Amino acid sequence: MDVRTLCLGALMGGEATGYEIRKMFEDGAFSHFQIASLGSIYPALTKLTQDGLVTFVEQEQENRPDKKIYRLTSEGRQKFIRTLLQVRPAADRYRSDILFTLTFAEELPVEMTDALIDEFAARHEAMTQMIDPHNPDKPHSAANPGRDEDGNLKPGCQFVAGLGQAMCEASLRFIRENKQGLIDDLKKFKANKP
Amino acid sequence: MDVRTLCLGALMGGEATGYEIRKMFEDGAFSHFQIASLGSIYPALTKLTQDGLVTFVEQEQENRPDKKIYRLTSEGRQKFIRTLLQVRPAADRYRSDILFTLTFAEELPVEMTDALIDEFAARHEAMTQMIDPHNPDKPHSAANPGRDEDGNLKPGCQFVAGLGQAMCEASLRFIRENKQGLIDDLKKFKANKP
DNA sequence: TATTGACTATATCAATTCGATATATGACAA
DNA sequence: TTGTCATATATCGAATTGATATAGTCAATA
Repeated sequence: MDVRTLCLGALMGGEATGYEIRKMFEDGAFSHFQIASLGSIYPALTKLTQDGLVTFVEQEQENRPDKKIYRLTSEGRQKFIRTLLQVRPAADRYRSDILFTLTFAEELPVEMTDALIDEFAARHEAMTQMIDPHNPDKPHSAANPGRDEDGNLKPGCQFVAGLGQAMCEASLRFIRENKQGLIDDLKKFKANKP
Repeated sequence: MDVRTLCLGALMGGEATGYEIRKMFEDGAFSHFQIASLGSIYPALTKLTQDGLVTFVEQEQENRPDKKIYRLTSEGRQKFIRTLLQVRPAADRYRSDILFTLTFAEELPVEMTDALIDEFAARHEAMTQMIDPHNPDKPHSAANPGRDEDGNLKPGCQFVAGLGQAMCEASLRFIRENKQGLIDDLKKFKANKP
């Protein structure tokens, strides 16, 4: 799924700027299962505008650069839905430098392994907070769409959020239950092989 | 973490061809938390050879193209460990077209949502099989390193495999417990909004 | 029996995407 | 005062993907 399609999806929740779309993938609604950087979002929006799938209005701001507020056209909306129906979704891919590094724990100081696991846990802790739709910290902003007129989370979004939380919680639980065992094993390993 | 570093890591488990390295990321030991394609692996190995971090011997094969069997040099090994110690691991990133699509479940036929969830489950089911170090199906090949001389899985690898399995199992459990609820919600939603 | 697809194996390349940087301004903290 | 963070758009080199080419074996299937 290319960035153009992701941008169309981001605009399904209403109008947004390029900067806000990036936030959806960085901090917001889509952040735990999709990625897109500014360097790909801006060119994608330009292309989508040329193709008539989105339009924008320029809004002046006091002492700030102008905003371009993008909105789906009806063709854009149709195109997006058609893409979802037609395109075979690519395989999921998870990428973790921390887990890759931990694979070589025997070669590293035990303190580093300890710190890496703590960092992994901290990041996943933060992610559960971010995913949680009931989190009051989370501003009801353009970066968090997926709600209907009454402010209720749509069923699809709720399911995906729940799934994300379940996975985060499982990894945190696994760490609670297995971290110390690994550290002990590594210490034994290092004692045997100086 | 760039592909060159990933290739060095892949060769920490012993010698391998470019094709076998790809398998480690596609099917094998690293497949559930790192990605690298052939189009990046071959150039990376060429560069690493130029820099003296790996060497290779060419092996003729009957009725097949020659193999290039790569092996870490001692500089390569040192460089890899030093990189692990120095480089700040990038943030984890998970990318799932299926979950992105499910976010828009209201716009899709209920049967499609149903099928997407089943596909997600099937893929994660397959992944738990693949991760499982005790899986007897898994050939004890170059694509599955991470074992010591006695064939025991190294503690770091075991921890990472366990974590991967815990996450897969959690997502499968969530689907078992919540799929029907989502389908029912969607049917209600569609009945109200024709 | 022919052909289709899958597996082993290396290699290249266009298209896509990332990550860093530039520009501009305000706010807030050290 | 200096630094850094947030808003906002934009560009660009470098890295990476994904498709394709080449070439032979093997198994299944129509």
